Amino acid sequence: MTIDKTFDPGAAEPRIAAFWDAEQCFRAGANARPDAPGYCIVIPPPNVTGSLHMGHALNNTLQDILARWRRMQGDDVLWQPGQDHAGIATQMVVERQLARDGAPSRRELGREAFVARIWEWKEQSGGLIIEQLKRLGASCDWSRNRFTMDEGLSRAVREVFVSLYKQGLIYRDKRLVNWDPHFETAISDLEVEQVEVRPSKTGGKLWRFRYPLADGGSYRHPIAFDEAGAPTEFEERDYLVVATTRPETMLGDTGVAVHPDDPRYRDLVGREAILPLVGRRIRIVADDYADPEQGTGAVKITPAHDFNDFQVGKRTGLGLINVMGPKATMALADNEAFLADCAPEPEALAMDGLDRFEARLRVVDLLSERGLLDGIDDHPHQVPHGDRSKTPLEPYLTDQWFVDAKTLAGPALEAVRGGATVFAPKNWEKTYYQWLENIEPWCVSRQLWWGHQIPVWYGPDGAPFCELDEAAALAAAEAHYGAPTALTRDEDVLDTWFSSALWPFSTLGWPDQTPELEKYYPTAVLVTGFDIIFFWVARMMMTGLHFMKDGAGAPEVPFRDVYIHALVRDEDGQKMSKSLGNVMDPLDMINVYGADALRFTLTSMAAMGRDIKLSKSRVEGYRNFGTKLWNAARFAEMNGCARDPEFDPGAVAQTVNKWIVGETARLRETCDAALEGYRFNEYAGALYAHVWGVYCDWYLEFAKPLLQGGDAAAQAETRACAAWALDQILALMHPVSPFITEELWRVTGGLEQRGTPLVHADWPTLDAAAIADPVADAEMAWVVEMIEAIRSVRAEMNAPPGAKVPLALVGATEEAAARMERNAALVERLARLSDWRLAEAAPSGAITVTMDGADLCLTLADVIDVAAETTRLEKAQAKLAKEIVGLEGKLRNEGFLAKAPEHVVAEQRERLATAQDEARRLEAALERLRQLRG
RNA sequence: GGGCGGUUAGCUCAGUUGGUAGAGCGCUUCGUUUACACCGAAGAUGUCGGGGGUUCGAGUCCCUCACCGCCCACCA
Repeated sequence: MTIDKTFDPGAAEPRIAAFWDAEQCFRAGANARPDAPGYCIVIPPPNVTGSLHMGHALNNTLQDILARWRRMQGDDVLWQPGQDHAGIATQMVVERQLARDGAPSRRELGREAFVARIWEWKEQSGGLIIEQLKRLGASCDWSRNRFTMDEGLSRAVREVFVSLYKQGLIYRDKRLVNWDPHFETAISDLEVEQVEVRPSKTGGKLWRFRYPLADGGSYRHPIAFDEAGAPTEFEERDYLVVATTRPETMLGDTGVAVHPDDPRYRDLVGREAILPLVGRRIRIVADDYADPEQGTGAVKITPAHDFNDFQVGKRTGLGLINVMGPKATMALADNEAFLADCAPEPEALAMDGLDRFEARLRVVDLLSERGLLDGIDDHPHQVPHGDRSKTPLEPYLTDQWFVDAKTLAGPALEAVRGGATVFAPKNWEKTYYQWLENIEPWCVSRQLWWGHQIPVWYGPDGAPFCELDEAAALAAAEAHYGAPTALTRDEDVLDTWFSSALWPFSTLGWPDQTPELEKYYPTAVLVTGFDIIFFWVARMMMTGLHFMKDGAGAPEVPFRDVYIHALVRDEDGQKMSKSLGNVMDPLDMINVYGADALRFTLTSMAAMGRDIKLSKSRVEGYRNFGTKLWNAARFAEMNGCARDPEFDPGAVAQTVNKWIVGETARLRETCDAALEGYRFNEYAGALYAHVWGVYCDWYLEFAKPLLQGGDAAAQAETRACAAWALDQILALMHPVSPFITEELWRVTGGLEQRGTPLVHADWPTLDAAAIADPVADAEMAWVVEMIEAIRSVRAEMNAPPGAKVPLALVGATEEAAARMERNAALVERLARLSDWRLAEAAPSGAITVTMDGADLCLTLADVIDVAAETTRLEKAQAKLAKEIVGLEGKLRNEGFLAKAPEHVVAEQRERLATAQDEARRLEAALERLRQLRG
């Protein structure tokens, strides 16, 4: 006995992982057939700061299944691993670490030293996730691991930036951007998160202010209306009421807008109001943006601090006055724009340097003191927050770099519309279209230090020189200025997603024309969650199509398929997050149940639309499944079922063996079809049903008499067949459960004998149509049905489980008799029969179970319990009668007969005939009971 | 406001050309038959969210309503 009593994943899995690693089993091209097609998957690069979470576990399990499956099929598989430098996240981690250690802060260190510090951190801690992925079993080609900031990828980033710049697809512009005051950087639209703000002291309210009209003017404001909505009463006002959720921005107001058709304010358009506290004269303008239904219908316009106001200002010629600094504190004292043409009150000027939320309260207080606070209403509303900082964002006027996403989006849309890239499930294509069709310029500059510094240098007059390196920039400057000129480099770095967008080709060596690019681009499939379709998938499509060309020079997509999987949540459907404390650590699961169990669980749940609610009991169930397989292998070994290299599944003689060969072939087809269609749950489900429900529950049980019996030929065949069927299972299951299958492969065969580890074994290619035997299949289905019927009635009639009972087959057809004859040994064993015989009539005292081809008459006790047996038969009869009524109704229906496909009608007829026959025999059995009683 | 998804057994969810409702876990009863108690056998539980329609036939297609969720854009 070489198989241990139990499989200990905690010990075995790391050992096997180390074996694969040492043998370099995952190297690109390993196990590839000669001239094999390339099959490439690029990993969604986890953050270097990251550690494996459930989302990674799911994502990488699915990729690993595809990689292992294709590798076993002989494709030249490259699963390209790597990590992302994760600009903000990483900078945050190291800054926090500095603070914790009491070390000099980022600013104290200075840029160079700080970046050096991050690299140091990366070398020490950045490899964690790789080890965790290996623990999960990920079969990445680790020898090709890449990092978004390594030399080659940085070069690709510069190349892309410079060429997009030179094509006019990257440009610098001064405009309002989403500004994160915590990190003091611009962020892209995608990094904005809307957060509901409930009424509190500082927010979630609508404050109404009175802005006095300039030059002592006044107007008639309607205060009562008739049924038709026409004003009936007016009051004379020397002020205009505006409403705002952000009082502090009023300091930067440059106008008030009303709707051109709003009768209330028609007379005010073109006049001026005096901005309280500041004393600035501001124009009252007409603009469609003002919604008469919202607030008071008159809206204060702060072009420098609101995206809509910015547009209104542009349309109506109102100026911009920025009243805040990068930390979102008020910037008033030396603010020329703010101070121009007005005389702010000292209390207003005193707000200089105040945090925006303190300033908000202060403005309200001051206006209230001056009698200009018209009222306050609760007003819960959405406020944009930074997705990383969780801080309310400021629309902020700065110079930033933008990618002309609109232009790049065209080919990206076309590629999916035309089917060059296909989403699975298909419905995500709509999401993709919707976003790309409405895409805005992508703000790619970040005011951070950790990342790819923008390859732009400025001359003394601010002229930009965008080149691949400083030398080229200097040369360009010299040409431009006519003399050598000193340049200063743009301080900003690029959005992390800029380098991620190049991942499918930068990792393959681009901009060099490498053999890898030739072999593996376009990649086969991208596997990812729907949350980064915009962040990542769409952008890879844009850059891939722009920079990569096929042999004919046509744009080439980065991947042929995009498989979008669900998000993993906790048992209650909550998103797992550290702050909620509901994080289920995949490594904990792996340590307790094994990586295979976790992988199998995630795979079997991969179909779920958008969420996977993971629970421990599920993982435990699939761990048990692994144990089941393990024990089956032990059983096989105990019974001398050793692999026979000469075994030919097409040449078996025993019916059970013919049957399991067919079942195995069908399993193989189901697995392939499921994987081809990315129906991972179906793949896992098929394996589970086959291993447990077919191989263990029935085949091994059927095999027992043959394995122990006297027929040497049958015994030898069954031994070889059982071992063969197990090998097929190991191979088919390896992609999802690589560890236990590799281990069983080793202990049941020995690597020397098998010649290759399972990871490189050939994927089964059995053709069910050619090899399955319908006669054997029908016979074994009949045997199963009979055994189940007998077991069921034994339990129902409370026959002692251990007791062996005699069976009489009454009225058996020739076929039924022959089937029973052939399978008597295993039926007797599994149904616990003492003996069996064919009979003309039911033995007295026997109970009757009807089945296709015969009545099964069992003598369960010395004396039959007539009442109980009558009840049982009547119940069966009632059920059958109901079925017959339904079938007869259907077959009487002209429409059904005329329009239903022939095979369906035939099936119904046959079902009816069977039911009627069974009903007759049930009636006969009942009649016998009546005579017995009577 | 625009888009997408969900509503099936106590719980979590499968169910791909429309043709007699499934799995895991849980539950009930029984069980040391020489792989497995991380097991085996038997069993219970569903008006497939409501309503309407198409069809010989609808969990599956169409319309509609209700509730839940997500994404995008916004409401001073």
